[in-house]
Amino acid sequence: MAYAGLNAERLTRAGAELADEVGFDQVTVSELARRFDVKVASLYSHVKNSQDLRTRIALLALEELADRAAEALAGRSAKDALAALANVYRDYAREHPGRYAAAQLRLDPEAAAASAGVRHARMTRAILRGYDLTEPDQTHAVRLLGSVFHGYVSLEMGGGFSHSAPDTQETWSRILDALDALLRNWPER
Amino acid sequence: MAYAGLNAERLTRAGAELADEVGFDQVTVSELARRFDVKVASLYSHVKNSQDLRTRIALLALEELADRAAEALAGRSAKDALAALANVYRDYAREHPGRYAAAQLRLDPEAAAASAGVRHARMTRAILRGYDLTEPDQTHAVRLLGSVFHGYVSLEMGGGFSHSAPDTQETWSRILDALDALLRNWPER
DNA sequence: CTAGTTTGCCTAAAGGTGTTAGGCAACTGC
DNA sequence: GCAGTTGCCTAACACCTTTAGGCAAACTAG
Repeated sequence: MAYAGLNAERLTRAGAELADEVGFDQVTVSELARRFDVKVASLYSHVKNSQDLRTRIALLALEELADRAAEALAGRSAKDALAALANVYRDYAREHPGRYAAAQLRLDPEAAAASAGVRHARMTRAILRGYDLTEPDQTHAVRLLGSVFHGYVSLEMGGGFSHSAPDTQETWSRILDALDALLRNWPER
Repeated sequence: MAYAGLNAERLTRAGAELADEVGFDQVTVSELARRFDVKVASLYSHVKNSQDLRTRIALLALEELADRAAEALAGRSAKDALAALANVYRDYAREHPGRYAAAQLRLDPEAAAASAGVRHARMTRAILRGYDLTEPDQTHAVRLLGSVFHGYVSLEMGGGFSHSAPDTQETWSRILDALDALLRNWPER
């Protein structure tokens, strides 16, 4: 068979698309090979193994997400920034469910430290500059925001809110209001 | 081989233990057969297929979790109840990570409606009786609590908070304080 | 108590995924 | 043009899933 022009980056991108189509845990080296019209073993020159492929997809998703977040945060502060960041996560998860799932992959510490995960943490912290929080409350608040964003998005995507009445969009916006109010009025110990 | 005394319930329980040991997505019919010292095909008389087994484990986890929650909520209200329910989720996830992951499995609508998931929703709503919220804010608040609990627990288990300074226990308790404050002072539209 | 039925686990087999080892042909640099 | 490298291939093995059909133990009825 002729040269298919495989390389780690193309495989990762195709893997990300595959994840969005069939779900991250259905991403398989075999299916990827099929899409490139290439034998399975050929992929192993470019990617260490299945786990390596998944990790690359996860890192890609984290990067994309961080890029979107950085752009959304530019020029905004306080509640404006809070809503912008929150919407980046939610919209990304809706547009790219497989990639979003990938971004949740547990990375080993070194990989995590080198990933865009640290940018995410920094950006969340940056939002809090618009509120009057000092350490360690700032860290507590960062963790709260991360929990709410991730928790809400993952429950909404999982259909957890689908059978009940009020619009999820309405809930989302009320939750952002509530978080804003909470951060402006953070309870002291 | 002699009778091993297999049935769906024993398989489900063993599957749940296996999940806690090796992770929910590593739960395999083959490994389960090995543990019962039985051939793989034998399991298929008791369980429809691998997906069916996973679903049963998920339902078991949801039940266990709901039972714990019900017990924890008895006789408590307001912040006391809030913290009790939150701790049930967190503790369960720590004691039974595989089961907790299983509880997150996406169920088809009929299965979900018949599951203990509805008890969870009711209990979360019950907590809000201790606060002064009317519909639709009550539903928004239910969703917020679900998001925070699930989001925090899943980030903490995934190691998302492990490389930073303040104790996660401290953060957890401050987040519960913050949620209590927020519910007591829910922002009107 | 025995004959028929059911139950419970088995063997066999086929298909899919993951992974490694080794081969051959096309491209690259000198 | 030749040597080395690159890029994809075939072959083979291990493991998981699932279905089909068999056999013997255990139950049930008369």
